[in-house]
Amino acid sequence: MMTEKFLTIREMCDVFDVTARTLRFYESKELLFPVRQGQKRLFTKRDRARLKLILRAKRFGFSLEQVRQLLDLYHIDDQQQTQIRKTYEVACERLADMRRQRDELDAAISDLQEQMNWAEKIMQADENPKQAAE
Amino acid sequence: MMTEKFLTIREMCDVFDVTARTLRFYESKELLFPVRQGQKRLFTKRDRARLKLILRAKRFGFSLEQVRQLLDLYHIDDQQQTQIRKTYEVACERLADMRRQRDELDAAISDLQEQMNWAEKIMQADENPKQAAE
DNA sequence: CGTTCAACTTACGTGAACGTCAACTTTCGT
DNA sequence: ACGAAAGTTGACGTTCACGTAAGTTGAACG
Repeated sequence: MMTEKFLTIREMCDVFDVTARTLRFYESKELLFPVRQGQKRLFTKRDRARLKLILRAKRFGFSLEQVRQLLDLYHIDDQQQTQIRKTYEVACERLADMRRQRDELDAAISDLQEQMNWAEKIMQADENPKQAAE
Repeated sequence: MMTEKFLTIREMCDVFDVTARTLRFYESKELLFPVRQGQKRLFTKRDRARLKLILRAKRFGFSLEQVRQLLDLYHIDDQQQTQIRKTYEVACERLADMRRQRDELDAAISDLQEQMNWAEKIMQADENPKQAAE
C-alpha cells in the first residue's frame, strides 16, 4: 500500500528512542532534513536511514560534525560530480579510522576476555576453598 | 638497570599525547593514582597501562565513568574477593556491549566500503566520458 | 642568593550535545 | 465550537571533559 512514507516527530521518537529535542537539534545541525507540512516536520525514509547511521556512529565515539561528514558520503548522488573525489578521500580516511578502531576493539575484547577467564578461575577456587573458613 | 620505574607528568604528556590538565583531571576522577614525591606526581607502570586503556576506551565512545568501571575489572587482585562476582557480571555486560559494537562497526565498514566501490565506478566513468565536453 | 622553571592548587571558562520551560499555533475528537 | 493533545520556536540550563589563567611552591642553576 506504500503507506507511511513519512513519520511524524513522535513516531520517530518511538522508533529510534530519541527525544523530539534531539531530532530538532539534529535538523538544526543539518544532519536531518525533514520536509514540512505546514510547520510540522515529516521525516522521510532518507531521514530514517540517516538517523540510524547517526546513532550508530555516535556509539563509535564520532562527534556530530564527523557524522555530518560521514553522512555526506551517502548522498553523493545528490551532489555535483565535482565534489566526489574530495568526498572520496575523506571517506578513505574515515574507513581507515574505522578499521583501526575495529582492530583496537578486537584487542580490547581479547584482553577483557582473558581477564575474565582468569577471574573465573579465581571464583572457582573461591567456591572450592582449601581452607573453609566459617 | 630497572631505571625509570616512574614517569613525571611531563613525560606522560609526551608519551601519550595528552595535557597535564587531563592527567590531573583523570586523577581527580580516580582513573589514575600517581604516587607523590613531595607534591609532585609520579606515574607508575600501572598508571600507564590504565591510561592506555582509558584513551582506547574513549575512542569507542565510553564515558569516563564507564571507563572507570572498566578499569576496576583490571585490578581485581587489589580488591576483596567479595566484589569479584559483581565485578564479573559488570564485565560480562561490557564485553557483550563491545562485541555488539564490533559487529555494528563491521557492518558500517562494509556499508562504507560498498559505497566507495560504487563511487569508484562513478569516478572511472568520469575519467572516460562518453561525451567529452569542452 | 636570587631567579628561573616545572609542577602544583584553585577556580572560572568553554564547546558539544542535548534537557527543560514558556509561550504560541494547529489539529483532532466529541 | 472548543478544549485537550501534539507540534512549533526561542531561550536559558545542565553535564561532561577538559581549557585556561592566576597565584603558590619547590628544586635547580649560574
